[in-house]
Formats: sequence, structure tokens, C-alpha cells
Amino acid sequence: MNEDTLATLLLFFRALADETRLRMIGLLTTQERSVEELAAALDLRMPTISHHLAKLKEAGLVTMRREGNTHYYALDSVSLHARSREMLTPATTLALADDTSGDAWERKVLHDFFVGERLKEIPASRKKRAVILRWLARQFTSREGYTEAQVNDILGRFHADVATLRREMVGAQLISREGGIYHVAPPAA
Amino acid sequence: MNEDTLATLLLFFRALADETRLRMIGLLTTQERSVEELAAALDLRMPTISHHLAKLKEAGLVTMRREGNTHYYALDSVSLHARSREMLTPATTLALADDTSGDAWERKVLHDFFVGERLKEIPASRKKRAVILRWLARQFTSREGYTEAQVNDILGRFHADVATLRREMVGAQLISREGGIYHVAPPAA
DNA sequence: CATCTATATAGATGTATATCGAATGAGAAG
DNA sequence: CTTCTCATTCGATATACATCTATATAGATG
Repeated sequence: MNEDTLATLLLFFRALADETRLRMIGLLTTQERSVEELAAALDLRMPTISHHLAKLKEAGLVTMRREGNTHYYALDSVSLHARSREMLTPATTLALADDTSGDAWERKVLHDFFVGERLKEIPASRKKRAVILRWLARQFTSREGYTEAQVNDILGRFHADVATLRREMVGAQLISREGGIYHVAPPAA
Repeated sequence: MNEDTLATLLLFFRALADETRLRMIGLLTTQERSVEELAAALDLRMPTISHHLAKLKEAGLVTMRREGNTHYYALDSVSLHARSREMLTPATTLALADDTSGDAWERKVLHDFFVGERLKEIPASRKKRAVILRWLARQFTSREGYTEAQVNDILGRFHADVATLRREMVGAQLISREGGIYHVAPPAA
């Protein structure tokens, strides 16, 4: 779908997929540091540190402040926390696939009703509600079954009105209750 | 400090730092898929898909279910969401640096009082409280100054008792109020 | 302007890895 | 047992990139 989301995520994860850069983030967690300080702490040459800082900067993870010749780098912790929270929610990951997979409409429904990891609301339309309910059913992976408390716990991650969701899922025969234990129907593959 | 945290984060971010694997996650967001389906959707050979799935599995991002010869892969969304939330909080990133930087004690204090992105409590000890307050001061990067509401907003990300934090920071001369606007003291570099 | 200091850029090199075709494994079906 | 299907493992290749030395920029200082 959204080629832009993909590029942003790639930039973000690539910046973090390196041992040296993670160590740098560790050092920058407590305070800002100059290129020289980082080079000394990590036992690397300064050009190498510059190279890594450029990648972190490009990904929007650090900021720079000059003081004379010295460049002080600091974590952009607002961006860091906010983005790491939103990076892998359904709302985001849905945008990572093209529609060649044939389920374009379902993806759109899911995309429309998710805000981050949470459901905006339970769709009023029966067809759209079915899409959401099927997606929720896929979050129950155990063949062993779940107690009602466990069911509520999982559903609660996505919406406050767990009772409605649970009732609707039973009605749609996505889960069934027997002797106080809920079982998921085998995937319709 | 913790070599294990580093290895785990590296595994996680490396798994996500590839365009093809992000596209796979996009496809798996809606439903489980077989290796063949993924290969078709992404226009790649099956060995390539296997290779990528192995990496995602190693990082604990997907699970596998066999049905005859067919292997169905699904997102481990619990692990995905939980971990992406905790991955880059101060509590975690503090563990990424060795103590060669000379601020071992400060790091320990920060590590002790952070749970994820939140402060467990405001340290009673004056010295430890000073460490926390200095760290908080570094979250204010603008030279332009902040309104009281903005100060509360930033502090509120870390602890509920923003009034105490704000008062203590003024007392420690880390921020100062003039005409309703708060300014941060220049970093003690 | 000349010089010194802290970074950044360029170019070179070695290692890591994404991808493929070929070979191998492991259920299902005849 | 043989064959077929779906998947994984192996070996080869080509590209990406982390690191280095050498060179260039840019602010501070004489």
C-alpha cells in the first residue's frame, strides 16, 4: 500500500540494526556526547563514529548541537519512544503489503478501524464487523482453549468493550464455549 | 552492562531491517500464509522466503504451524507489540553501554529507578534524586523555553507527580521560571 | 593569513547477507 | 516402494556496508 511507510520503517530499523550504533544509543541515554568522546568510549576512529551518527540522524534518532568545533549529539528521546511504540502496530504493518494478495478490501477495513494497536470502534456494518472479528480470532493461537478471563485479557488489548466482542465472536462461530472454556475454530485455510 | 540485552535487540532489529521481511510482516498482519503463498506474493523463490522466515523466527516474531507438507507462518503479535513497546525505553537502552564511560554510578541509579519509560518513584536520597533530575532536564532540548503546560506534559511522560518534579528541578537550578516561561540551564558540559 | 582542533567526506577493503539454482528431506498419494 | 508436493539446506555470487587511512572543511586562535 504505502511505499512511504516502508521506507520510513526501513530507515528506522536499519539504523538500529548495528551493534556499534546500539552501544552509542546506550551511551547517549545518559547524556549528550561529542564525536571524540564516543570514539574513545567505543575504541573506534572518528570517521567511523561520524558515519554511524549520520545514519542515526537520518533516521531521526539523534540531534546535534554545535559548540565551536565540537558537535554534541543527543538522543531524540521523544521521537525514539513515540516511534518505537507505533512502529509495529497493526495500523502500521498493514501498510507494508501491496494489494496483490487479493485481500485489498479486508486490509482497508482493518486499516480504517485500527489506530495503532487499538480499535477505534466496533464496526456497525455486519460485513466489516466480520472482518474485524476474524482478525481478532487469529490472535487466539492456542489449541488448548482459554478461560473467559484470558479471552477478555486478549480482547482488551484491542478494545474496551470485551463483552460485546466476545459475544459477537461466539455468534459468528469463531470461538465456542464448552464448560467454561473457550475454543477457537480451526482457521478457514 | 548487559551483553544479553544487546544481543536480543540486535537480533530483533536485524530481523526487521530488510525490505522483504517488512513486506512479509505486512502480508502476515491479516492472516497466516504458507511459504509458497509468500513467494508468489513477493515474486521470490521459495529458498529465499525460507531464509527470511528463519530470521523472523529466530527473532521470535513469527510462529509456524504444519499441515501436511505445508508450513503456515503467522505473526506472533503478542511478542511483536510487547517488545516493540519496551525495546527503546530508558530502562533498556541504559543496558547497552559498558561502564567504561566513567558514569557507572549514574547509570545504575537511572537503571534502578526506571521501569520501561516510567519512573518507579522519585528517589528520596538527595544524590540519587539529583541524577534523575539532571536526566529529566536533558529531555528539554529547546533553547526557546517552555510554558508550564509544556513542562508538565514532558515530565508527565515519566512520572505522575509533575508538580514535585518541576519544583525540584527549579530548586536544583536545572530550569528557571521567568514571566511564566521556563528555561533550561545550558548543559554542564 | 597561518595554524590548530574537531568533524566530515572520499576512496579502498574486507565481511556480512540477500538471492538464486541444485540437492536434500519429509509428508501425501498413487 | 515410487512419485509428487512443499519446504529446507547447501554452495555460489553479487551487493551492501562497517571500518580504516588520507584528504578536506570549518571554526577558533595566534
